[in-house]
Order: sequence, then C-alpha cells, then structure tokens
Amino acid sequence: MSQPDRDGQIAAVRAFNRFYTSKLGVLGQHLLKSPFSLSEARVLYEIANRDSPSAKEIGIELGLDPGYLSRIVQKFEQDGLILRKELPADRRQYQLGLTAKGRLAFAKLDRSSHNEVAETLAILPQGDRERLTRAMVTIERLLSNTAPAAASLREPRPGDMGWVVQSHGALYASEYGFDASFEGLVAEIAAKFLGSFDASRERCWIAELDGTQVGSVFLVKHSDDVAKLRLLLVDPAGRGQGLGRRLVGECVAFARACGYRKITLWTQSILTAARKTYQDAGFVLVASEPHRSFGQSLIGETWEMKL
Amino acid sequence: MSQPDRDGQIAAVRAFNRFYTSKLGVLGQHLLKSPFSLSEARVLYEIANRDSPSAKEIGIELGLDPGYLSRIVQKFEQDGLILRKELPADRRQYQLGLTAKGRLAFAKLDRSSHNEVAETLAILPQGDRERLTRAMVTIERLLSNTAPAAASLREPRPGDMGWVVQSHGALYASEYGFDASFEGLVAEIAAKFLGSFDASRERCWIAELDGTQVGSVFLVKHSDDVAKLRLLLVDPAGRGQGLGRRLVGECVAFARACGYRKITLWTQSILTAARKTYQDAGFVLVASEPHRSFGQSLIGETWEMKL
DNA sequence: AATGATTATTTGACAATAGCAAATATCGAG
DNA sequence: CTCGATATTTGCTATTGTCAAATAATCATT
Repeated sequence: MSQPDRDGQIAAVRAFNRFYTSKLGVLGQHLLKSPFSLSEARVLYEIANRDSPSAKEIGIELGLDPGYLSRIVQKFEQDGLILRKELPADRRQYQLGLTAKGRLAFAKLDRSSHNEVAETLAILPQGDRERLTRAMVTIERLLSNTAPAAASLREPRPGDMGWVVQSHGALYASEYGFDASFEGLVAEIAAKFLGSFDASRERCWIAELDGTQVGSVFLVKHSDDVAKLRLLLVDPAGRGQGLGRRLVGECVAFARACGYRKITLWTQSILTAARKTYQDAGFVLVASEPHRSFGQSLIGETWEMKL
Repeated sequence: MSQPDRDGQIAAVRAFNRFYTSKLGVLGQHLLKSPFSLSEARVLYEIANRDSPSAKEIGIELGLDPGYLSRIVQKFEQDGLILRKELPADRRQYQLGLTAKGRLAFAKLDRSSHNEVAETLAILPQGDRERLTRAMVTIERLLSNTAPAAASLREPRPGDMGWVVQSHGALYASEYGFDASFEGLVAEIAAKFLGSFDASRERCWIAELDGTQVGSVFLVKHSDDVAKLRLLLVDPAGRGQGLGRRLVGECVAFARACGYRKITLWTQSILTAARKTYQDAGFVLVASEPHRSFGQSLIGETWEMKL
C-alpha cells in the first residue's frame, strides 16, 4: 500500500478517536445524573457482570491504579453496595459481589445507560442502526488483540461464490497486477460450478473467520478418474494459521473418498505460498510453461498427486 | 424490527462504548508521556487547526467549562505556546494562535499520536485496515447528524464484478428465496461481460457509499440496435436515495449516446421496487410470462423503452 | 521450615483535573 | 444611557487520579 494511503488511514483513525472521545465525553464525569463517577460505574459494572471477581481482575481489565481501585471498593462496601468474601485459597484477595442494594443501584444505572443508547438509536432509520452496530462490532473485533478465533471450514452459502470472484479479482489485481480478464475467468469457473456441479463428486469449501469469508477452495471433476483442485485462496486476514493446508487437506480427503485416482491443478510460479502448500500436501510439479495471460507474463505450472 | 433485535443493537452499542472507552483510556490522563492532559491536548489541537479561534468557540466544540478553559489558555500563554491577539470588533474576546514554540509542541504531540496509531494499524492485515477505517467513517457519519454522504457512481474496479455476483446471490436468496442457480446465472453474465465487453457500446456502473459498493447496473449489446439493461441492484444500505433511478438514468443516457434505438430488459413481477424504477424511467411492459426458475415460481416480464 | 522474591491490597500524601458561582468588562438593542 | 446578554476571569472547592511506600499473604527454593 502506498504511503499516502497509509497516512490517510491514520488520519481517519485519529479523526474517529477525537470524534468518539467527545461522543463519550458527553456522558461526562458524573454520568447520567447517577451518584457514580465514570470509573466507579465501570467498576460496578465489572463486579455485576463477573463471577465474584477479585479487585486485581478488575484493575487489569479497566487499567485502574490499584490504590485508586482499592478506595472505590472500600467506598462501595461502606455504602453497602458490595460484600467482600474472603477467598480461602488466597487470603490476600477477596471475592467481590453485589448486595441486594448494590444490584438495585446497578440495575438503575444499567437501565438509564440502556435508555440513553436507545434514544440515540431511535433517531436513526433501521438500516442505519444495523450499519452502525455492524461497524462497531467490526472495530471491536479488529482492535481487540485477542487471538483471532480459529477459522472454520463450511459449505458455501448464497453470495459465497460471488465472494470467491471478488476476492480473487481484488487480491490478484493488487498483489500481482492481474487485469480484469482474470476475474472473468474466476467468474466463469464459479458460474459453471453453480450451474452444474455434481454434489457427489464435486465440492467447494469456504473458510470463515468471525463470520467473514477468508478463504476458498474447489474440487471438481476433470475426468472420471481425475479430480481438479481450483481457486485456492486465503485472504490476508486469514493467513498464518495454516488455512491453505487445511483447505487442500479437505480436498485430498474428499477426492480419496470419491474414488478419484489423481488430483491435478494449475497454478503460477509466482504464487509461492500456494506452491509451497501444494508441495507440502504431496503434489508434484509435472509441467511448466510460460504464457501471457491476465496482462502479465507468467509461468504456468501443472501439479499432480496420485491417490 | 422486533424488540429483541433492538435490545441486541443497544447491547452492541453499549459494549462498543465500554470497549472504546478503555481503548481511548489507554492514552490516559497524561497522554503519550507528553506534558499535556487530554483536555489540554485537545485545546491545543483546536487552536492549531482553526483559524484564530476564540476561547468560546473551542469551549463549545469541546464542551469544556469556561473557567477551566480560561485557565488552560492562560497556562498556554504563560508557557509561551500561544499568543492572544485582541479582536477589535469585540474586546471581550481574543484570537488565539500558536507561537513558533507552540507549533513545535503541537507538532511533537501530533507526531507521537500519529505514530501510536500507525503502530496499532501496522499489526493489522491490509484488508483489515481498510475495513477498520471504513467502519470508523461509517460510525462518524451516522452519529454526527450530518446529512448522509451521497452515493457516487463509478466504473467497476477489480473485485467489483465479484461483488455484483455476491450481492445478487445473497440478497435474492434472503429476500426472495432464490436458490444457487440464480447466483450462477449472475456469475455467468459477469464472466461474459468481463471476458468480452465492447467498451464503446457496453458498460457497467458501480454505486459506492463511504467506500463500499451499494449498487450496480449493466448496459450490454443485445443487437446492433437494441441494448439490454441487466443486473440492476441497490443494496439495502443504499436504498431510499434514488440510487436505482440514477443507475437506470446513466444507462439510458449512455444507450442514447451509443446510438441504440431501444433498450430492453427482463425482470420479475415480484421485484416491485425495480419495476417501479423502470416504469418511472419510461420503460413499458411488453410481455409477461410465468416460469419456474431459481427454485421459485415467478412471472418474468420484458420491458422496453424506445430511444 | 526458613529464605527471599513476588503478589494483592492498603495507606498516606499529594497533584492534577474539573465544576460552580460570583465578578468583570464589553457588547447590542432600544 | 440603560438593561440584559455575552465572553472571559477569578476564587473557591470537591473530585479524581497518581506515586511510592507499607502490609500481609503466597510461592519457589533450598
């Protein structure tokens, strides 16, 4: 990606940070005319929504100073909002839990926060509400550096073939400079598959990560004895977790189960990651031939695997 | 929308608010080991990015207490970061502007903020970075009650044909229960177009909103005298702003410019929004015939327009 | 079981941040 | 010229947050 683009993205993120800071700031220190400060409210929230947490747990989650947190907890206890139960396993810590009074206070806080959000949502048309929440979930998923959930493989669903065409077209254009004819070829393969595939001997797998497609592969009939592997792709978002290997593995297992004697595939020399995946899976390079396609000078390769 | 869904959306927004609060909170009081508090930094930012603003202007923008703001401004002046110039028109106010020293301080702050964002972006794959910024722009636009950005029409880019296939497949499946064969048909049309379209007499338009595709239409050659309009689609995200009309309008204008004598198109009786668009554009229903396709019993319609 | 290192929490002291209300100086309309 | 409104300042105060040291329990090792 070019530097100007990168700077533009950074500027966009910073603009958003400023924007959302004031958006959140409207809630202000004493939020929603409750008797709690923002920090207090967040601590109360954590106590209410965790299973007898310790102060430490909350401190880590919220990034609060331990001393400050300790005082907040003490104040809550004095006010009769929480109880501290000794933890026999470790007598330095306490298990924090709400009292009936605390639950009441939290419920009130929770309700007004709920209502406040409901009000802002109410003025948006339905489609916008959906877009808003989708965008928020997207940001949360992208920025929470929790290890990405493992990708799963599944059957294609409506729209998935289109996704295959789109991602091939966009990715090969940006990474290798392929022109539109390549996307056309992929669309043709997808069309043929959708139009007349033999479910008993042909199949497609979509790799999914957090609800978005990140990879694909097809196994189709080349002849009665020979299967052909096509359209193997792993989106950058799904790379580095052996997805390519898994996709190819599914194909090989399925081909074996179908009674094919051989799998063949066509790829390009420049697609080094894919080549490596094929090699590791047991494919062997059997032919290699330069050609000019998709606006590029390429070296096409045929790989095969006996089953 | 059902109440449970609405509650789910509210919960999603609240979860995001909590999430982003701590995300921003990492910056904390004294952000980026600068000598400025968050409020001070934001005031400095406003002074740097506005044209000699008054204190009042900034106070409104940031929602700060005037007294507090006044002290921040005084401190900045004492530290030699800003100059206050009297405004002859109103001697209660001052025009605030950075000194050389102030510009330096701001540049430093700006740079470290830039770098910090750059770091978080760096660990994301390219596609995710784009998704992130798009999502942020979306939220900003939806929550600042400015008029929604108008969609724009453009030429297709790599991946767009795939998007057309995907959105047709997914949308018609969910809204009308069409089966996979429909997506196959769309893929076939897209493949044919990409493989061999005559740029002088055939064309495709993509409607874009906030950097995402929200609509499409194709005009292709049916015979030397007759053009065919195909694959008109407006995604739910782009509805309600006359996009369908604009897309069809482009087609008609282009067909005229190419010297076609007639435009024809095939649609289904159940697609009421599209039918209305065609009718409004001047198309006339010339034939109607029941058929069974895409797993549904439909009534296909042929519409025409003389040019 | 004694040792030292680590960990969870508490306490004291203090500084930064923020908010309210009253004061000051100016402006604008009549 | 006067009255009400406006932009900013000032005094006062409470809250919020930080830092460092203290306390007490735990853990790993000998």
